[in-house]
Amino acid sequence: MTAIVPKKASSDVRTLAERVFHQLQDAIVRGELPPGSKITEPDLAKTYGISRGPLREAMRRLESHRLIERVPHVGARVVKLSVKELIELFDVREALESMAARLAAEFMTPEEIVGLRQVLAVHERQADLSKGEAYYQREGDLDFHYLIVLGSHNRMLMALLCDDLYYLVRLYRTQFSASGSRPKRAFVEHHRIVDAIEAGDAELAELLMRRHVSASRANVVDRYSSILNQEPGVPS
Amino acid sequence: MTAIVPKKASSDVRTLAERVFHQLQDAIVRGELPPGSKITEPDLAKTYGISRGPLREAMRRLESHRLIERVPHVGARVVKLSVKELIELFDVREALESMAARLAAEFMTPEEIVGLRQVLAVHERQADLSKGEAYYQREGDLDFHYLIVLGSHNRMLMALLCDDLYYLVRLYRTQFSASGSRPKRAFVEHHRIVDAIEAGDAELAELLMRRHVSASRANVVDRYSSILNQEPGVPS
DNA sequence: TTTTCCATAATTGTCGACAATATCCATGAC
DNA sequence: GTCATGGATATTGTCGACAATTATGGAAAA
Repeated sequence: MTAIVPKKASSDVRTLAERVFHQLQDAIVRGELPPGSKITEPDLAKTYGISRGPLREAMRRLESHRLIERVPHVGARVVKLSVKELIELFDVREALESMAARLAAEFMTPEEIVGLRQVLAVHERQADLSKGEAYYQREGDLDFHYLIVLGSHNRMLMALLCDDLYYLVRLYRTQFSASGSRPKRAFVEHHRIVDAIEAGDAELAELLMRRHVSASRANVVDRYSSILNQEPGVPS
Repeated sequence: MTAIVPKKASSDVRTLAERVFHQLQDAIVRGELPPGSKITEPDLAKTYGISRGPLREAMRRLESHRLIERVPHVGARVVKLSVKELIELFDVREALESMAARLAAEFMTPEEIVGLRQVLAVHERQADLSKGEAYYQREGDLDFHYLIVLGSHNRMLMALLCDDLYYLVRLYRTQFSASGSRPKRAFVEHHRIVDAIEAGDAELAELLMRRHVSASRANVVDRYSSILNQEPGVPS
């Protein structure tokens, strides 16, 4: 785990339910719990050494974060992203992140912008060092987007993007084993976005971020368009 | 409750936790549980005649929908929107709803567009009949936005807007006792948006929706800007 | 052989009790 | 009079057991 952006340490969790929530969240995003696999409460409770009470609370949270899907009286399974849902995710990201970039251009402090530049530097250095080692690249990519969202100073945006959508993005990357693609273009785009933010040009920052996410989306689309018609909607 | 758009009937709930969740959701949005009031589990459990187990699950869901705020080992209280959070809410709405309008212009079916026109007609008739009776007006306003989100055919957008943000909007209207303002302008804007959607002009629909939400936001800002500096952020 | 039905088993939903933590109030020191 | 300290009280967190619902497997009928 690249720790450029401080992820919430698992030590400051005050309750069992919270701890097990983060553990399960990690396990799902890292692919240890395979997508589509069934989650049975007694099993997990034994695995983590807790009772079903806190476990159920953790599962409720996972459900509201869209990492598992539950059916009353039936059970829960790890979410399995379809290409259609993937496109939906990118559309929502495009809307929210372009807004974040706009607000970041307005409200980001000089110190925060310095932090952004540092992330970009690390990002680039890693790209030079380990060509093809796409994992860190991708994590670095998320760090970049993460910092911009923080720079928006909008807590609701932070919650939506950092707590929910970015975990889905990570999950997508493991499920589709999507190693970093189009890295060079992304580098350039990242720099341009920071330039706009530093110049306080909100409209430009918004536009560039929008294009940036849209390009990723297009990249995904023509990569998986062949398997777009795999699973139908829920039968009536 | 104006039932133009079918709200999920409270009958098809399969579990106690789910039913009590919807009951509490309603109670909070309608202002029966005052903002900032403490929620104690034993009290509520007695009130609704259930045990603390399902009640806690309902509260977890309320928390993830941002209707209550919980602190471990301390308790939960009904969310109390500050003006700052209100502005945040409008910024997020602007981002998501403009995207919804864009997608609606692309994917909305003719039948769905007919439904939109009908809502506008009802909307206008009510405005003629009961001038000043702003409540129905406002509900009609939400119905309008609701249908456009459905027309986006993006389930993630639907979940975010219809299940989360729109309840916060309702809550804001009761908390700030915000009766309908600038109704005439809103009418015109609504019609223009539907025109753009019907014409399949995605860019225009997006732009108009963006302006529409932004205008509401501006309206709110200069209405409550005087009390903007009321509560500080969380103390370290 | 295939289908239907029922009994069994497993899983989820709910409950009440106990343990851990925080809040509150009275008491005492400065 | 004000502030710190300690114990009593209340609330939250956790647990194990029971009830309700669903999935499973085999037996009987077509």
